[in-house]
Formats: sequence, structure tokens, C-alpha cells
Amino acid sequence: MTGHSPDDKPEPTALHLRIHDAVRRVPAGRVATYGQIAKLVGGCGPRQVGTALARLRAGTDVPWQRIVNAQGRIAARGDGGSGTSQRSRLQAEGVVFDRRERIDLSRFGIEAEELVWLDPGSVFLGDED
DNA sequence: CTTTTGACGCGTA
DNA sequence: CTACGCGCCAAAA
Repeated sequence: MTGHSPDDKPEPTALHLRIHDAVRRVPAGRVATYGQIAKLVGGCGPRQVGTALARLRAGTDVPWQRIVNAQGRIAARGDGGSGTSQRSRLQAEGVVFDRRERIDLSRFGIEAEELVWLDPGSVFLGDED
């Protein structure tokens, strides 16, 4: 082996790892926008968040499903296959979609300040009031 | 090295 | 409400 790896699945960059960590902070039943994650990570734009999630592989521990666009809608992938799986997973977590497949960010969205206080892996297991 | 693409955001018409 | 364009930043070709 030459040492170089023509792997079809190259490892994510440090920036991507940082984005993944930020996404892990989003608790179940809640959603965050690409811009929020980008701002939380800092030094990158919303596009980088999408790219980082796109490079994720199946079985990842990153709750990528909780990341939606600023419109509260599931971002369309270039693959053409809309986030069908994403929508299903979000509903399973209690996230409700309106008739236009839109999520009320006022209700399920999370504030950037909230993410700062939350720790990665801290899942809301019935913290409801 | 340059150019194009991309799971976006936001202002404006 | 929809449609269009520009900006943003990085990874991939």
C-alpha cells in the first residue's frame, strides 16, 4: 500500500468535526437552523454546515436531522431525494410540520444562547415543566 | 494554482 | 405569497 488512501469516505476536517459537535448540542424534539450552527461554531457560514452534514455517513452520532433552514423547512439536497427520512425522524421526536411542510421555529426552534448552555449529549429526557 | 459547486441566508422586486 | 440575485466560506474537481 502506498499509504495514500483512495477511500471513498475521507475523514472530515477539523472544521467539520467542530460543526458536528455543535449539532450534537441540539436536543431531541428541537431544531436549529444552519445559520445558528454556523454562528455557534463561528468562522464559517451556513453553507459549511450543510456541507459538513452532507459529508456525514450513515450511522453517525450527529443528529443532522435537527438542522433545517431559516424557513423552518427541510433543506433540499442536490441528490433530489428530499429529506424524507429527516422529516420522519423529526416527527418521531415530536416535531410538528404544518400543512406546508414547515416547522414553527417559534416553538421547536432553539435560541443560540440556549445552545451555549446545553452540553453535547445532554438530551431532554422529560425535562418538561 | 483556478474554477465550480454546495443539505444557506437575506434583501429586494 | 413567489421569484431573483448576491453574499458567504470551504471542499472538491
